[in-house]
Amino acid sequence: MPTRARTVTIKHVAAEAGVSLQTVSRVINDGPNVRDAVKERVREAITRLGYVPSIAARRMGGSRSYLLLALNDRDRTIEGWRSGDGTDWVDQMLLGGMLECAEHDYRMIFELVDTHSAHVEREISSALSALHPDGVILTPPHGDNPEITELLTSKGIPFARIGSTGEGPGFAISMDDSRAAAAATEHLLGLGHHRIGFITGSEEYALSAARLDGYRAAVRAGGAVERPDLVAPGDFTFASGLAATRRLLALPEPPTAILASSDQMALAALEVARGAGLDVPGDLSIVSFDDTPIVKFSAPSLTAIRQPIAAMTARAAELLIRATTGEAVGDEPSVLPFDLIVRGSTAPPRR
Amino acid sequence: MPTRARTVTIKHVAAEAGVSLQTVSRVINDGPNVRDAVKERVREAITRLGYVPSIAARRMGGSRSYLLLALNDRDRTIEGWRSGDGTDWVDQMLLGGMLECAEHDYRMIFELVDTHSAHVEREISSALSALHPDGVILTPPHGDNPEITELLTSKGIPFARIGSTGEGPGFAISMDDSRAAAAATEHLLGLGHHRIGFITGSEEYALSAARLDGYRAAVRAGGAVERPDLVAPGDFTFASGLAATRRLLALPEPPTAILASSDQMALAALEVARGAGLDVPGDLSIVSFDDTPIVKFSAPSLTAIRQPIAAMTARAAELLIRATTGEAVGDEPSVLPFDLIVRGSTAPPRR
DNA sequence: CTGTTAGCGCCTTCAC
DNA sequence: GTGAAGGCGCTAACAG
Repeated sequence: MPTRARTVTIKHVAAEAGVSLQTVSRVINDGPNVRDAVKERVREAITRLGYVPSIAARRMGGSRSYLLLALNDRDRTIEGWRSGDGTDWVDQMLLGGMLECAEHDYRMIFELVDTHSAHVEREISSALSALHPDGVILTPPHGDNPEITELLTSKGIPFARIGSTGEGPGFAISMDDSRAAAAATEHLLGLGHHRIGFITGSEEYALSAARLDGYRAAVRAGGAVERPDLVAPGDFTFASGLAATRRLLALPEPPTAILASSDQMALAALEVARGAGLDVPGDLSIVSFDDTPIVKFSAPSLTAIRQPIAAMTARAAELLIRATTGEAVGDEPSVLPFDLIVRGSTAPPRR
Repeated sequence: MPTRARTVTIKHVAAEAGVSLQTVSRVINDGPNVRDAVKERVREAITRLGYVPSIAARRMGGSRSYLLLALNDRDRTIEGWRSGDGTDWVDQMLLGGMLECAEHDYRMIFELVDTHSAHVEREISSALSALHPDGVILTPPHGDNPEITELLTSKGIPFARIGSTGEGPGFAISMDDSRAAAAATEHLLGLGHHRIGFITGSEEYALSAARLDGYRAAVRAGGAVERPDLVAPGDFTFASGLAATRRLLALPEPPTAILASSDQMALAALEVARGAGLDVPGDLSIVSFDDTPIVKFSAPSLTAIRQPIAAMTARAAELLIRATTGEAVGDEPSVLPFDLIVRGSTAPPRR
């Protein structure tokens, strides 16, 4: 009968290195007060035995949990997955978050929470009680939900708000949505457009207002037409994009370019334009506010603002881990750079 | 000064319900030997206090960890995320796996592992030691890597192999790749094609062989042309798809239809065809073997086999959880249904 | 610098 | 049916 493959614990390492259990603990936690020689001996024992501390036991010991919890909006996320519309928000989050966590020997656990639900608080409390994460990453619109931020604050759990710029507690991490919208608008102005339509995002997202502001500022600065009816309300969805675009194109003097606050709405604009017999970009230029995979594959492919989702999530993870480690971390908002990717959907207006 | 928001533990619940700590444990674990009245009382206390057991403490107590570990291929996954080519494998996995886990009060932790690396074993051992998951979900090609399956087996950790059909240990969960390839081929035969090209997947994946078999069987059964040069090697990548397609189209008697083992290769086939001045589907029909978002947005959109990734992952999670619970679970391979989605890239051949 | 002593929150085993 | 010990692997606090 083969030897039972028992788990290697700190005790085994201690015995192997001929030191106390506590010394081993000090070594793996980079604690002070261990002679280099001993440290070395312990390290060798660790390698030899292939010892890896149990995350659960570590937590129990009263230290960190080495876990970060990332919270996304349930409905929107599941809807995105179900529809298979190619949004890669989650992938980019994982890319940035997981890799950063891995660097620090942390794990990121991804979870879905319904912002609107009456029991947001209960849902999140449960997750916190069960997991005891060292930090929480909030993505839009959670970062702007006071129920959530207050809960976290009261529990004393560090958190980061992605896509959220408000002052408040927690690390605010965003790209400059206002500047991005302005940059997109300037791109259109530079091409010679004067009537530029704008489709807003859901009001629930703070960044929607920021984008609108940026658009307005650029329009004004560029001396283009400022008219309220050039701004049509949307909520990021394809359907809302259809409605908004129809509305814009039905104006007596319709815009020659449209800036949409999401990829789905931009795609919708493209569809409406096509249905109306308009050539894109000849008759109508379109700019998308997400550079998700699909906008590269539409015909024409869309000029788009690219959000640094991976970078924002990585930053969030980094800040949270540093905060937990006790490192001094400034709480100035992090504003990460965006990209304007010019593709085939924008060109000078015909008239 | 506000009351310090201490964590609610099983002790508090016990006190609140006026029972022993142990009785509470019995209730939350559906243990036997608790009077309904008491059980009720405890449940109420739990609700009132908002108690949720700590996953870490549970593990330490010697029971389950309520964690499932999902292992993906590192390079391929990161490459997919970086390129933003719209593959939604990971999303579909999360959709199926996380939701199923949530049902059972489990968590799925997603991790990347390099199959080729010399230290696969070490990497995985570390993750296991740190997390102590109750089960592991292996995605291609990990499920076919004996180093990994043997390690898991020797450690006695239940695991599921997605996209893997081999006998071996662990739950085999797959779609019928062979049947799917046959179905796609039959679809083309039905349209009147006689020379059907096939681009294989990487040999490292067991399913690549299965697909080839299905194609061959259907070609033979359909009385179509069986020729070795109608089969071109690929490795799932766009680049390999370009090469394979050029090779097929350069044949003296080129195929009138191509079945590609991945979306990227199908897209590559489309590009080569276009570059060669061929009309798709007029001159060349193309079928993709992944129904990722982008193949819906190509022009024309691609007819494709849709893998039930979410369903497979959900099944994996379910089986693993049941196995841990001690429920009897058969170990017959699970074969889940696929779909053939007919779109604009397939039509009868012109000649 | 290093070892010893208490727990962390829960579950298992054994009494009652 | 229920409760009382004991310990899981680790770390914090305190000795030496």
